[in-house]
Amino acid sequence: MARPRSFDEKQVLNAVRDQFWDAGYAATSLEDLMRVSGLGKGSLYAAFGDKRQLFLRALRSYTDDSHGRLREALAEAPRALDALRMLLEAPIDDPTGAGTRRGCLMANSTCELGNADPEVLDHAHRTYETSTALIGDCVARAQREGDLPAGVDPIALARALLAAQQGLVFMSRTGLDTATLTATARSLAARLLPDRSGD
Amino acid sequence: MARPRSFDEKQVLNAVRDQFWDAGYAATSLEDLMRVSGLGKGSLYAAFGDKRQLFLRALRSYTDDSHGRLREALAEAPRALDALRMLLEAPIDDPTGAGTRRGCLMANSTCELGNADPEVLDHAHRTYETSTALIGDCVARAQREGDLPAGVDPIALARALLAAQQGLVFMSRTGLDTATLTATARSLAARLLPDRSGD
DNA sequence: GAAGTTCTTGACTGCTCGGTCCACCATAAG
DNA sequence: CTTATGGTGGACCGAGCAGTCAAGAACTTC
Repeated sequence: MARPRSFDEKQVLNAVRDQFWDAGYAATSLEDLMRVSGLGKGSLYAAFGDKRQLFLRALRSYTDDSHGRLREALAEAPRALDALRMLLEAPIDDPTGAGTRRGCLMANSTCELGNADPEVLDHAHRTYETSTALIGDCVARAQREGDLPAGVDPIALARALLAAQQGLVFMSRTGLDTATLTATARSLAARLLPDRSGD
Repeated sequence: MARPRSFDEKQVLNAVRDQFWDAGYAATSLEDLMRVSGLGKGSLYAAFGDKRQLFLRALRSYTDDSHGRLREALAEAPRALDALRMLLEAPIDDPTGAGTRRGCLMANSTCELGNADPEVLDHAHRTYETSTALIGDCVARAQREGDLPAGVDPIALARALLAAQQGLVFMSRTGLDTATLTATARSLAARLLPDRSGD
């Protein structure tokens, strides 16, 4: 009965997400968003509301995707302990470092807006709680598989792993070379996931 | 022969630093800077140049102070291992969490401007190299004191500790409660600084 | 093909921003 | 007291910003 949208919502959200990711919230202008999305101002406003709402949509889309990929990676790993190791080492894998050089969008957004925007802070809090739960499940599985000592609290270890991972991704942002970064990731993995009793 | 300055440069830098710390670079307007410093526009420009230069001055002042305090803390500790533990646990000590809730100015700035401003990125890189060296010295001292196994590379361990600390401070920004945060810090400290052979 | 509805485009509007400039003022030297 | 010097504060400017709006285009339905 009416003209259909000429763009794909998810595609626009991805483009917008990349722009915010590269430049941050404040440093991204509506002109940037129009350029990367290929849409006019009016279309953006009609479809997503104002800049902040568009940002929040892109951010939620990002965290949903991230958790989806995390869930997948943890589930598909033949052995849970390997998945936990990957958690620390995988972000660094890219030899150019381009992947982690821009960090994690959720972390960047928390840094830039956490003090000013309660909604962003709240989203960050819930996102990391979910991540902790996912990792905690994987720790528990590794314990059942005999790869981690049973005495450890899965959630506590998950929090330590998550903090270590965030620290690593951040160090990558400072321009640390990938070789050093990889070594640090391995070193942290070895210390946080010590005994592989089975094998 | 002329009118002397009516303000203390260090005091202004501290006020400006706090403002950038709370709000970030982009979200801080010159009006904010005038308000917190008590100076007029002309005075700020005459004394420090434009907004970006003022920011860089405040940032350098911050990292200098931080390294000074770190150096002091590491040197004054009766035992080097205690200083390393403090490195992870001290940032969380404040029961209100207000201290770490705003994170580390250097880390925030790297997140916000690292992609866009090479000078900030370069400063971040050198700052963290210095931190690594300071912590590495302390690790070596702990080894000499017999509190850490001699086989470990001090710089490698220093990097792992620094990454863990940055991760903890970041987790604090997401609104994680201090009790959980403290537990995570202790857990990381226990795993990264394992054996206290002496004592 | 006609009608109705939604999408699209880009000109337009205040507004706030960083930065400049100049008139004024406080001070120190002679 | 006079004069020269440099600090001070606010008026001012152009640019760039987020957000609005109305006219026209595209599509579906009847």
